Amino acid sequence: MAGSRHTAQRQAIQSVLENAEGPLSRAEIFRKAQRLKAGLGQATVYRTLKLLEEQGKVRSVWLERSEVRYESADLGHHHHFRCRLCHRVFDLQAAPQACQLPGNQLLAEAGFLVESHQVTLTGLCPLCCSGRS
Amino acid sequence: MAGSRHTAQRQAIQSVLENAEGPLSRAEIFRKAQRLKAGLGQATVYRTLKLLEEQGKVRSVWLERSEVRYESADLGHHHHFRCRLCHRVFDLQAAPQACQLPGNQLLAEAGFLVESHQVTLTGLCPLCCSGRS
DNA sequence: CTAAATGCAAAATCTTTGCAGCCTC
DNA sequence: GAGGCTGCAAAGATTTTGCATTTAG
Repeated sequence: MAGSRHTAQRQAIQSVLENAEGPLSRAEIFRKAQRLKAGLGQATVYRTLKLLEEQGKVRSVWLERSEVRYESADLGHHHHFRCRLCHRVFDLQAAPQACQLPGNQLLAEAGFLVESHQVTLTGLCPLCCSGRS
Repeated sequence: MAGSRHTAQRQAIQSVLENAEGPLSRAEIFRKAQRLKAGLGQATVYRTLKLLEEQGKVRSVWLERSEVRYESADLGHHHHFRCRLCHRVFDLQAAPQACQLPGNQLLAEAGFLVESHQVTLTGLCPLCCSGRS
């Protein structure tokens, strides 16, 4: 990783991710970051997200059909809840020791080395659950 | 669901999914289904997968950056393990009662209705784990 | 027969890349 | 200054769509 310069564009994108309520799509990141840095180009968003992901500063998660979302790696481990109706995505704070997923023991015996995991719940959020249309 | 005719193309695609070892990418489905039905077109695969998913006969899962994979819904609930090196995807059979994910109780109290969930483990499969480079 | 389903190819999207100028370090 | 970064626009991929034709029911 020869150089990694500090530019206004990267600053804007990182800032957007750090202040997000949940993982954001590329389009959302582009829109929000453009408000922080006028003239920001799409290509820069693609390039920067790829870079940040390689540097481990950003994680990508896959919550719905062909849509990648990104989140700051600073957030620590957590799971996601996605509302089937309004499509909003919520971060769920999980107690670290709560992540003893079933089967880990068996997997280890079978020779698998589990390094990380991703859990996504789907259903209805409080708003959609009560105020149903 | 007005009509849903039984055609050789759909039969081929469903057959491929039912006999899969793990979730398949669109390209894999296309390739395999073409062997069962010569002349099958890409567009038909797109249209059929979308239809089957809406009918609940097929599920889609998101295991890596911008790649959707599909699996037959007949397989029942299970989780996935994806190898970081060889990228193979394994189905993990989970005991139903083992899927009491932590936090469900809290979520219910907060007004969330959890309908389904997806768990993906990542790491090294037995082969990549032993024969490490 | 009738209308759903298909294949083809064009259209619409989405993502990556080449390049000249700009801006950190 | 030198080389990484950026925006732009062109090039590449990927996915969807229009339409004439085929085919299940």
